[in-house]
Amino acid sequence: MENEPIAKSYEPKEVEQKWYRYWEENGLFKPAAQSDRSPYCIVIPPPNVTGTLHMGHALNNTLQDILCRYKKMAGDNVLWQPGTDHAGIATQNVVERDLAAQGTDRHAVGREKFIDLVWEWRKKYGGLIINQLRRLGCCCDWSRERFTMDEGLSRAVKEVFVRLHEEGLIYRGDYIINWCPRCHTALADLEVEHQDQESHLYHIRYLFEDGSGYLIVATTRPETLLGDTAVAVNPKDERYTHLKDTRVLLPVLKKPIPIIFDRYVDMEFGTGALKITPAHDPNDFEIGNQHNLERIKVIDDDGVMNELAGPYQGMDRFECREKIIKDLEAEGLLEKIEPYQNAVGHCYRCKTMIEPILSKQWFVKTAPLAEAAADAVRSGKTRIYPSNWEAVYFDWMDNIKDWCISRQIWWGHRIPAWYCDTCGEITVAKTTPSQCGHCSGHDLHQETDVLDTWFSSALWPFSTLGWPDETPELKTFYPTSALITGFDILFFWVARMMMMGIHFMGDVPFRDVYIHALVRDAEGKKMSKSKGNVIDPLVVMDEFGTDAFRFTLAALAAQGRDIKLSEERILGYRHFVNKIWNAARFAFMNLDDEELPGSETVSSTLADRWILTRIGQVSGIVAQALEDYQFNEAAGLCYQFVWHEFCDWYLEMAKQDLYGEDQARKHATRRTMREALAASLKLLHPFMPFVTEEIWQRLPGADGSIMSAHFPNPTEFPNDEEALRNMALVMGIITGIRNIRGEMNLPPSKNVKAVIDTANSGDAQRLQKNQKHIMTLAKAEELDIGVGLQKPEASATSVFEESTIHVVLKGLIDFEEEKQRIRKSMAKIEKDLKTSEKKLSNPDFLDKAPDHIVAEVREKAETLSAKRDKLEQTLSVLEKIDE
RNA sequence: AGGCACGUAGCUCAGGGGGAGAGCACUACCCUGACACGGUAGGGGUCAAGGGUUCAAAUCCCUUCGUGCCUACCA
Repeated sequence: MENEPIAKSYEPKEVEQKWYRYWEENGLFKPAAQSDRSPYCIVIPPPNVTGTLHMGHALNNTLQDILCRYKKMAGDNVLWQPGTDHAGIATQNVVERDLAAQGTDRHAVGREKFIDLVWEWRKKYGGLIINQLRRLGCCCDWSRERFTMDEGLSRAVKEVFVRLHEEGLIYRGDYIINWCPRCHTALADLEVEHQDQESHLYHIRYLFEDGSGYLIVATTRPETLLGDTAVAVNPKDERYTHLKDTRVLLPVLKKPIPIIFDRYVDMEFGTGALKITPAHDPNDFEIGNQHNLERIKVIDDDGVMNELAGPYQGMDRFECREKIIKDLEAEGLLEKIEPYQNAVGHCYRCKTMIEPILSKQWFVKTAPLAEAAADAVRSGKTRIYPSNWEAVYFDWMDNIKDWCISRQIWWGHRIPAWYCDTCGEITVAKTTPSQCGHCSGHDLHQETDVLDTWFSSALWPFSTLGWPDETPELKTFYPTSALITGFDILFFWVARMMMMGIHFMGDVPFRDVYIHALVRDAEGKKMSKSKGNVIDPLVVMDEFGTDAFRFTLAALAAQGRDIKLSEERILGYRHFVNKIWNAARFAFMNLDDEELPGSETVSSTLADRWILTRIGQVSGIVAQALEDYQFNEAAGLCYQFVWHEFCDWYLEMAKQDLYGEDQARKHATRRTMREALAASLKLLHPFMPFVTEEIWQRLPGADGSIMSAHFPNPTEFPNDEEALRNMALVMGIITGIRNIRGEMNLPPSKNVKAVIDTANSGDAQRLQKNQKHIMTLAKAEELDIGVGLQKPEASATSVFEESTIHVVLKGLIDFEEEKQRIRKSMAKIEKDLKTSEKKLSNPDFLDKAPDHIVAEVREKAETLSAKRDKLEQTLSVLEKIDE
């Protein structure tokens, strides 16, 4: 053999870097500019620039890479569009932390300088996650990498903002929003995480103004009473009807406030009396509007009580709560305190408790956009897989509320709106206006707020392709083919892309949405830094190799179920990578460069015809599974085929021909082996890009990268039903002999003599043709095959279909043990036979079950009873010997 | 409070109306000239419980129990 021997086990480290560079340098990740192949496009869910690769990314991007590589091999013109998003709050937080460490803050630095610092930071660290995606093997077209703060994407943002504003779908106004006192910004409803917590329900007495007594109000937030402007009761509540037109005195501040009647109040809850704080509670805000109540803000942007909080001014909101309870108690106004459990909102970025605060913000009117987005899924223009997520999507779309898009931070797209100091009106424009659009005044200043990061992410599927310009990419690849993402951003991102895509492009942003599972630890817990149960994908790749890691993720990615990842599992698939490596190693030891496919025609062996037929079948199923996003099915089938069919059976049989003297057959076997190996590599390539490329490049006659090879297609392989049947027979006989060997504890070193008594001469011939294979694989030194052969003395018996297998065990056999073995086997058969016979004796079954089922059961019963009879005969022979 | 999943071998999970499956772990025998990260064979399950539909239920329906997750402004 000319080939240098390759290493005994696969070493991923050098290999991975080498081939990634090769692919990138050879432009294999780029789509063709002009192509008549069908376009296939995935836009990456842009990771945060602040991020580092975690398990969620690893799974998400592995699945995308599998699809892109598969589609590329299947002949599509593939674009995987990569990039990152600017993660407004998160990134600002990171840079602010740096400043704090230097003893300064962004206000001291100033807005412009601060933004420069953020850009600097992003230049330095922003590429981290991108390189980690490379490490994972992702075939993104990096020449097209985008960033949501890029000039082009910023232009798209402005265009969208201005147009939505013109259409009346963006407005500005005073509403209760979620305020994070630590991040100092408004948040969208979605960005608030509700956590159940143990708290208290305080029952507080509000004295009647006329001194005639009091009414009790229950609240979880006593500190907000300072901003109360009414107490509301249900108009149907008879306990309170007499209180019409009376007023109560606000505790502490002793300010009179009205009692109002509103159906919103639940009579069953607490005392049926609800304090109304329009400036600090969304429901109270609504009620306040209906009753024209004053809105009194008592908490400032830092979560500290302000000047309207009277004696509590300057106290933190939690401190104030303690103090006010003490004061109420001292005044005899505290009726009681009950333990109570409620859900309180926290900032999704910093986990600080959210303060609902009245504030002037910018909003997107979502209802009209949402309707179209929901319809697109209802009509099947976009399909969501697995489909049970559709209900979740509809539920959200149907109950959507307006989206607060302004953020009081500096890092982000500054809202393109200018205020006129002369007339106070707002001018919205794509470029800085020279004069006010209303009074033509020149004293304009721009809005200081920036837009929510998700506002720019919502445009991702078309902004990355060049919109608002009409680029060729946009024309070719929009709508994109598939979006692969986790359910955690179904609302944040997917829903908003749907709304914006349909509105601005007139078509959905993607045909398919595939929602994958969450990666959890081996106990099924969510991985989190604070729990300390994170598995770092980079460490895993170092330890087990990227291919093993990717294959594990794919094999575990069953639809609708979370992935519990453990290192043992990954180790198992590393063994698989090694198995492939060694199969290739074996092949290379038996191949040389001169043998190119199709160079000669020789009648092929059963094993050859069988393996090629199986490849055809398997590749069809794998392709279909990938089309259906059944990653686990595809991976599982590849695993079982390569290991248990190609390696366990084909290569073992091939050895006899490769080591034999028949040159023609040797040659034919080499050719088939090469072809089967090449096809296996191609099947595996989407899952395991590195090891397959490494082997491919050493494969005699392989041309170029495996990335450009075409995925095996069933039509290119024989569909030889006869080979499948015959192979099943040969395998069954071999397994039967091995079975006896195993159960009788015969070491492989002991050769045996076997007799196969077949039911017909056809089977006998088929087996005789493969006699050498059977002898070698079953370790039999003598093998008689024929019809009506007698059971030899001192032999063990088993039955495969219509053939009876006797293994001569002269001097080795323990009759008692053999009888046990046969009885056990018969018991199993009896059990199966009983269920079959029961069915067949049921007239309803014969009457109502489909014909092919009845025929199947009948045939099975016959086979089973024949099998039982043969074993029974054997048993009686053994029992005679015993006597 | 609503909604959605899920309870199948010791573990992790496929399957989804017609004979209970895989991987890992386990047991026995083997370093056979690709691979001990390997080979061959084997043990192991009332498919959570109860009821219903059906000729036929692990699979469809209902109830119960258990476990997750998501949504929500009941103070």
